[in-house]
Amino acid sequence: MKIHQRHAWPLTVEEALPIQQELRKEVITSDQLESVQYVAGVDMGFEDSFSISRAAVAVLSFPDLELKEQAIAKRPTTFPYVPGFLSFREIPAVLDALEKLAIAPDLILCDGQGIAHPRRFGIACHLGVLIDVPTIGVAKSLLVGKHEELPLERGNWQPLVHRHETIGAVLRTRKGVKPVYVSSGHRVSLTTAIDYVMRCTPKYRLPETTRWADKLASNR
DNA sequence: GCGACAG
DNA sequence: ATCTTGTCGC
Repeated sequence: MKIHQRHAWPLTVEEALPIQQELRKEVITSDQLESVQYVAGVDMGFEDSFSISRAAVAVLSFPDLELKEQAIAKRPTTFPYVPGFLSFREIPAVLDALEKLAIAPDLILCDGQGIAHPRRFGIACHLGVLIDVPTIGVAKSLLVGKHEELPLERGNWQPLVHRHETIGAVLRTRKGVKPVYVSSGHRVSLTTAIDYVMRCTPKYRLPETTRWADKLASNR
């Protein structure tokens, strides 16, 4: 798929903050997505003690979730890991991988937060806004917010609240297993996001999309 | 001022 | 995120 460069990649948090503040205004948290035929998962891996970033993308058909295409891209890591600025570290390589795809996905599930972020602009939002594709954030751990305990049965969820605002959902994708943190990335509402995450997660804790991307990102 | 802190 | 197999428990 064709990717258009929106901004140069900053090297420091001081340079990244104003970019984040500008782009966050473009995030859409209501449903603006077409019928989904292809869902993609994105994940990262690193080499040489983090000096090389490796992004992997897996495109699956929806709703049958069969692998249709995959792509990998490597590039030097140029931004440090700073909580709240993950996208500036990971997205450059992700865009390289997406550019290699012949199939343009209708929806992307990201490994990390969407608006469940201190400034409401997690990696799923940043990626979605940059390429104008619907995205959902599916994180394995909490960045900000708090929530009530939730029942152990699969499918249960509780709102994730931060500063009196619902920013996402804590979702049980497997009975008795640690939940995942779901939030809108771009052009997807929270309830729709929860629905897609459930439909992409029929068997394990994480969506099939991210599990495939995970496998590609590590299998060198 | 003191912790907490996606991957 | 990365270094890493088998093992314990439902």
